[in-house]
Amino acid sequence: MRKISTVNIETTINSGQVFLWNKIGDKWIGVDGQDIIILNQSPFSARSSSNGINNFFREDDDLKKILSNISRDKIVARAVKQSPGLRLMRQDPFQCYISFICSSNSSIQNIKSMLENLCKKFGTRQEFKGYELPTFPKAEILAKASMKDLTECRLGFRAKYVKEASQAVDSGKIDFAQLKKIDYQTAIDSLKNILGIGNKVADCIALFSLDKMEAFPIDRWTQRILLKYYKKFFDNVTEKPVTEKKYEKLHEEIVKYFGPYAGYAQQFLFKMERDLNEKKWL
DNA sequence: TCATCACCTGGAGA
DNA sequence: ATCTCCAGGTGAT
Repeated sequence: MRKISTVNIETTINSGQVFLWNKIGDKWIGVDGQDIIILNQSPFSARSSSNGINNFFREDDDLKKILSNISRDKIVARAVKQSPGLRLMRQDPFQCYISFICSSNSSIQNIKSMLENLCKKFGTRQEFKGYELPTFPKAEILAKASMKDLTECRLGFRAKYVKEASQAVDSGKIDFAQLKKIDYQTAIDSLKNILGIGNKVADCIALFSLDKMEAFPIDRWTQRILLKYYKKFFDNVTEKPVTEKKYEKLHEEIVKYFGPYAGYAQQFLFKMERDLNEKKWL
């Protein structure tokens, strides 16, 4: 029986889940939907402008059980041991959805810049404990945004995706509350009907905002990890780009191997490999 | 079902 | 200076 470490804020923010966070002094200030959140490591505190910060770090998960469940080999065990304070975050679904639509074929700094631009142009300025910043735009606002305004946010070819995706939410075609209730595969299929959302982006949205812990986003880094440590375990992993069908087959193998909390395993593995390559996030 | 290719943009390296 | 390549993929042939 192992003692579970407390949340490590910096580790968690720098693990590839979120973009709109900045360290100011010894605090982390971030945007989550219509909330501004202030995080302090020591003494630990998490305050939200709307007092709606419930289980932002998934405190309701049985972490002890999950960590023991995913530690099926030395690789994951090492990854967990290396970043015991790493947590999955429960993000605002709409922000998460737009964030990862923007992430396609882009770089961290670029993605962050796009999202900041969206907040500045379409968000609502809010003040909280002496910090003032714009929150994330609401779906109805982005749904009505002009292509000119969206393009000015430097979204590039993603401008159209963001608009259509926002319209889908505004019209109710995409209903996050509903997606949270239904099973993983049905939620993924629904998300993939949206232009700009493929398997990887759908998995990110599902894992980081829809409580789908069997989601296991496979990006370039994950692919490298699988190739490096798990080549023998999975038939469908190659160095070639992951096509849609390959992705689905690979995901099946992955869930069979890592189990229902595969998403947690992905997060620890991802963090381990990023650190190994000295890649920073925010 | 699979292989190619283009794609906005910004930064890094040749 | 200019070019090429790449970055947490996806969509269209």
